[in-house]
Amino acid sequence: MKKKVTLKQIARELDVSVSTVSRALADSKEIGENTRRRIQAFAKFLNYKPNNIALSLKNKKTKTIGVLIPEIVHHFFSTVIRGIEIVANERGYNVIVGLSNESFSKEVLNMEMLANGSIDGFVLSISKETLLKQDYHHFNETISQGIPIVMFDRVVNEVECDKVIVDDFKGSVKAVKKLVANGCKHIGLITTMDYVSVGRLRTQGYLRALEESQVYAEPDLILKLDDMVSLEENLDILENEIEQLFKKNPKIDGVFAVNELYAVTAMKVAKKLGLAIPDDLQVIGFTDGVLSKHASPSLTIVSQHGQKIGEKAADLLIDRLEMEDEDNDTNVNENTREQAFETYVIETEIIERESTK
Amino acid sequence: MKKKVTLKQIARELDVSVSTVSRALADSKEIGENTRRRIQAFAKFLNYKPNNIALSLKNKKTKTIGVLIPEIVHHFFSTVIRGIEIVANERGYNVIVGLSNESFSKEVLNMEMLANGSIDGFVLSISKETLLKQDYHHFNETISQGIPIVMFDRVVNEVECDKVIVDDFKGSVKAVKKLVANGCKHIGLITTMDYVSVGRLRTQGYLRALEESQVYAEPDLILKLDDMVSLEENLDILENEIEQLFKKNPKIDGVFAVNELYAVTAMKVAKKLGLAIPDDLQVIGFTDGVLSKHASPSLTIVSQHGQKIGEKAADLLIDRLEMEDEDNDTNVNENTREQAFETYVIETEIIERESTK
DNA sequence: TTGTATGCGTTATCAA
DNA sequence: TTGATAACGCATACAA
Repeated sequence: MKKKVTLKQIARELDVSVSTVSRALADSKEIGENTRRRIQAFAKFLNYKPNNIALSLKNKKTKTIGVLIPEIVHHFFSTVIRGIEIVANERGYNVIVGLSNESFSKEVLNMEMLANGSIDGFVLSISKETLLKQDYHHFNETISQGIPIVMFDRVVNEVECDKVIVDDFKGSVKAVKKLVANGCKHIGLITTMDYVSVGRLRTQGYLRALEESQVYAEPDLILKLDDMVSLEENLDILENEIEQLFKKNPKIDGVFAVNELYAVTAMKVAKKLGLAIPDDLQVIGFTDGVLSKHASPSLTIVSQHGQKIGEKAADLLIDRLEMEDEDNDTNVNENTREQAFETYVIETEIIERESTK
Repeated sequence: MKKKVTLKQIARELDVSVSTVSRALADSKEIGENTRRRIQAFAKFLNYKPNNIALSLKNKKTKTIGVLIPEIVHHFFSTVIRGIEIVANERGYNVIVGLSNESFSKEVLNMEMLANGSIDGFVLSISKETLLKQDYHHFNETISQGIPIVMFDRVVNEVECDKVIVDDFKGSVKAVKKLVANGCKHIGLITTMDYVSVGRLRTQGYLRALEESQVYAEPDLILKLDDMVSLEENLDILENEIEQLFKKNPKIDGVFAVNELYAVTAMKVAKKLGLAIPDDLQVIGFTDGVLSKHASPSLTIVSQHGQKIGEKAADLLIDRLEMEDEDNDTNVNENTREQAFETYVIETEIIERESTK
């Protein structure tokens, strides 16, 4: 087993000092042409690579960003990670992933664990339990320790940091208006409880679109579902709820669903009830997932561009990290140094498939 | 901005030495009752947490495992990561994720990057390009540097390390025998090119099942697809290929597909051609994904239990890492110390849904 | 019971 | 042009 080679070993074998080796490898021209080349050649021969951990300790930066998400087996989140990874890699950073599993305590634990030197900054999306408790102290503490955070998708006003969101409101308005334009008169909404911000915003978009289209918003057409129904074992409950919605509202001719599962399930139930899609019922879902592409009929969606979200979030974080570096270099005044926080909105886009006319 | 507190600061403020603080916080009973409590109280008050990087440098271990996968926007791989994460977290490890994007050079780069001190060991699945080139030097170099690797799913004999695989062969045999038992006489196979080991093994399983069932294996019933067809923009090519398969073999009454996309697409094409599922055609796919649950009819599958794979892989890796520790402690003889490498097989399971009788 | 010195691998400062 | 030394934050062998 060849142990990892260090500067010290190279120095010993070449009978020079460690600092000489260090400088030679950094191509410092303080070092004589010959020694420099001799050292570089030998280092290359031994396949020397500097130890990241030692560098991190010395530089007080890890070149690693921590990503904290509620769930990884989820098309949207994995797409975001992919975006983060791409940008991080390009810019010389690694990505360390933590899962909160929608739990407040796991989120806190994970943050604390990573905040102790393992990462330079976070990109995260808040867990549902945290949103429900409205306890954001861990975020603010992390920030006040000098570790920047970029939040995406599930964000919150109580924390001051950069944010990347999709245009939930406008996207929903667009979707619902499209249904109206396509001739729908009685448009149902299948959404989540309000504490999930994206659910709330998408609901508001639905209402606004109806208002602006001067279509009366029938309260009966709104189905607010508890999160439980998304669990696989509760699929029949979900189907049942949606079936009730359809049966109570026989005139329903359009559905806007705030996520993929709701949308696809709605299509399934509709077909079971003998409704033809898109002739009797048109459906649009807010999602980016795989189900919509392969459903039959394939689902028209409001695409949230997860990868772009990830890319933008990573860029914002790294920009801030590297800005701090410059500040330290140039000794900028503490007070003028704060850069305003940005909330970046990723535009949604309607991708038309077969579930609309 | 409260800077992170270090032992040194605590020592200074309490007018003791750094080592005293270090020992007091480690609850060493060399330290007097009073000082110990005083230091612990103060540290708690300042919310002291040891710096991971410094610990890593000192202990020469990072408590971090590197996960290298070809693709993250993929149900199987994200499920595996979830399994790894759960076990890693339980056992006090972090997870750092690298994506090869099926590219050889990205795989090599990522490994080198992480191997320079950032991680204690790898859990990985080989990229397609690497499999095609059959160049495994980076794995063997990493191992010979003393960094253990656990491979999962896409593994290779040329590298000696722990492995976790699903029982591709047996699972396929089971699936095809089920089709035979259900009365299928002409069973098609939709598979990948042979260089992807799982595709090859599943193909072998198909052939074996037919042989053992004394059903003649008709070469025309086997459709080997290039990987390109899995790309979204090539969906129509995929459909077309499958349609040809069906048209050339009108007697086909069963299909075994080695992945979810092939299976779901086969059902779609079959329905288009007017075949009733499962009455005219029964379909089984090798997968764990979401499409199969929500397809209509829902797809009967051979489940590969991604999460279990991840859990087992992480356990194997951490076991080996911690075994090395013990060896170092007890100064075991270098030669006796090697522990045999294990190849752990995760049993597959058929989950019956609506696409079979 | 506590403190001093050393080292993990690196770079930067200061001397020579 | 090169080398010795200190420092990053921590743990520990050795002194006191």
